Amino acid sequence: MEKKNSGTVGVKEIARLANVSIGTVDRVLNNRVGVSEKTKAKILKIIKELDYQPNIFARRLASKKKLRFATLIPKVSEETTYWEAPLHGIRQAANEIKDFGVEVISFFFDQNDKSTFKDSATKIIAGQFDGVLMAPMFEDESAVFIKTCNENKIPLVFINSDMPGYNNLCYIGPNLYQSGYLSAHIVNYLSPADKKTLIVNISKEIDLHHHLLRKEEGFRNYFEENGAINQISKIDIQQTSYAHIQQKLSEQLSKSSYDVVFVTNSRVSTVAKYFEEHQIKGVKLIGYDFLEDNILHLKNKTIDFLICQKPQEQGYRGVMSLYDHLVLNTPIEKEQFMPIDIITRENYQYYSN
Amino acid sequence: MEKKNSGTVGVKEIARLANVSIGTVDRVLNNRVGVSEKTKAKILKIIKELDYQPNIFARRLASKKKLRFATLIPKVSEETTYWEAPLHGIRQAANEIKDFGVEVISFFFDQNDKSTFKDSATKIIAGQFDGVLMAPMFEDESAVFIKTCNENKIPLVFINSDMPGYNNLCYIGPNLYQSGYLSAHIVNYLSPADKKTLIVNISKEIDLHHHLLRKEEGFRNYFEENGAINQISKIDIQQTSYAHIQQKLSEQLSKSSYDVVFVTNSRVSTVAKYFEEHQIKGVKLIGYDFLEDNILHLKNKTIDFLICQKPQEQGYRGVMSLYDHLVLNTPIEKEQFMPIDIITRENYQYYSN
DNA sequence: AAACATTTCGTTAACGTACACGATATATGA
DNA sequence: TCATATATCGTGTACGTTAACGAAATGTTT
Repeated sequence: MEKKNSGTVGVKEIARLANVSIGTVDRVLNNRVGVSEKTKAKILKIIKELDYQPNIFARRLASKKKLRFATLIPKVSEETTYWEAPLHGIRQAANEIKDFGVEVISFFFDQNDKSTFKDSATKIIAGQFDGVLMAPMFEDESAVFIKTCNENKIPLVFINSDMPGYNNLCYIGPNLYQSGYLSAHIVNYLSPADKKTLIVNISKEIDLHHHLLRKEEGFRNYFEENGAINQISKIDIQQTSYAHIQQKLSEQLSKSSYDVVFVTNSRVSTVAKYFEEHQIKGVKLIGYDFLEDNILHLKNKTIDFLICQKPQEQGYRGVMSLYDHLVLNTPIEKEQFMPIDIITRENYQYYSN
Repeated sequence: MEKKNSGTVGVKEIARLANVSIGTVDRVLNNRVGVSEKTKAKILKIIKELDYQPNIFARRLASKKKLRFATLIPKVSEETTYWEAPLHGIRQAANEIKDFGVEVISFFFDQNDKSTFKDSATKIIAGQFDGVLMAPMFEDESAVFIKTCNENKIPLVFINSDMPGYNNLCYIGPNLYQSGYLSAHIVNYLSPADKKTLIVNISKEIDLHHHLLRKEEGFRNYFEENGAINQISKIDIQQTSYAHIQQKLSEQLSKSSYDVVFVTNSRVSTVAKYFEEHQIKGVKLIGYDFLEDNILHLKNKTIDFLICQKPQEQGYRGVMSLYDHLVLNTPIEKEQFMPIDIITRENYQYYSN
């Protein structure tokens, strides 16, 4: 009858209904100490009944609480600019939530130097952060770091590559197997019907190599499952210098000629460079990632397709997941697979990372 | 000396520096009447010097001002469920900004009945809204509506299809020409090298037909510009019933056989249905939009590729643009082209509209 | 110059929450 | 029993902005 709450219910209304002061209501809301179990239950009941939603504006205005997130990803190197995009996404998210009292600090490591990973990890532990986003590239080192975070009850999100079996808040990144599978499908559409395909893995660190194998697996399985006739060769290149890649490719291509070359990561631009310098034409080239170098060769028509998985959004959603979890208390999806985008020279200009 | 402002500057600090009260500062901030030009200039100068950013939380807490947006898009019909997605995006945005005091009300019209468009438009004008999002499908009727909005200084955003030459806040949607061009590129990759292609336009209203022609133009121009040999036929179907489409397709396919069929809109599922019922195999089929029916045929392997342009995001970004403009005062990009996404049976499960 | 209208400006109470502080009530110890 | 510690709770102020209200200054009309 006398329900005259003018649209919004607040602590005041709750306090009135529970015959307590707003201070007490505030205590149970922020589950602080100093309130008896009995009244706590009573207030909780009313809160649930009213479906009370705290006013985030009033909360932010009155609160001086601050959260601090750390991010740990590879630094952008001369070898690849891939990690610019996730960093950009991280910064974008950081900018959006800085008014809500959270500060994001970025740490980096060298993909070719595990010790730099450990150094940054140590700094993060010492820094007493409230949440961490990381790219778990080195298995052993990451495992140690994850364990420490778990002990300190620091929520962790993984981006770009997963580490199944560990206790993390969520994973945001590609489904590697499926992206290889898709690549195979595209290859399958390319003429001629009976193709000779070369898979090229270029990666120095053995830990990273691991991910490439998942893509290769998806790639091969497509042809098996679809009974398509196809001859697949493969070459592993464990030195990332152009000279070395050049030599390896020359060796391989002297043995046989191919209709399609599938490079399992963003290093595809190096292969494209080789093709151009050696005047190799008519070979379809497929690779990964929306990088400036790659796009250049896409325009050149040396590269035919690029697969991309929204690296920027990975960074963005990664810190947003921490925010949603820690501030908004919303449930987080454990595995967030990125779309598998196909980039050609007709649609790259509209692509958003 | 007594500068004790802890980090943030607010109206209080501005008022102190300008030797006025916070009330006066508030007046110039919200450019209300009742303040002399002289003091207004003085305050404005200080605001600029301090690079004052109002606290959005305090603002929202104290303000009871409300904004109202109207959206005007086709209703979802039995013919096509395409417009579910934009509506979903609109609702998502509405939900995100409702705490910021903006209410979004959706109006609809029937794509096959211009009078319903006029009815809804009239209601919107009568409703005194602060911003409008619309899909300007009917040229003449839209022009009238746009004119009225302009006179009332109501910002307008267009989604899904543009009306160049009119005064709108922004356009959010596909670049139709380019998406046709991309489709042609995909077709060009499909074996055999010398293909016979059929373009299928299915649309009742002549106004809508217009958009399909842009895609067709892009499609044709690809082959011209790239000097690829290709025989392109075309068929216009102006009745959307299955019986009629079936008849038209049968006529066309009896005259000649084709390697590739390109349907210029989401009606591609109807053609797929025809293919299945008539046991037509080996014809590559390309069409538009991530609709349940289409995906079904994609899985069936009847449809080979779908082009999609993030309809949900169009709705989302549409109302967000109004919000950014009206509330945050941020500059808005006039033309926001959506990415041109390629959907296959390998990546559809990860697609986000 | 009185009376009134208008412009310009200051004061103050909200908005809903956080949190320090102080006030009770209850439990514990001697 | 009294005193002291502890658990429980209420009060008040602050956060930065909005907007209603009214005061003061200025302008206008007789």
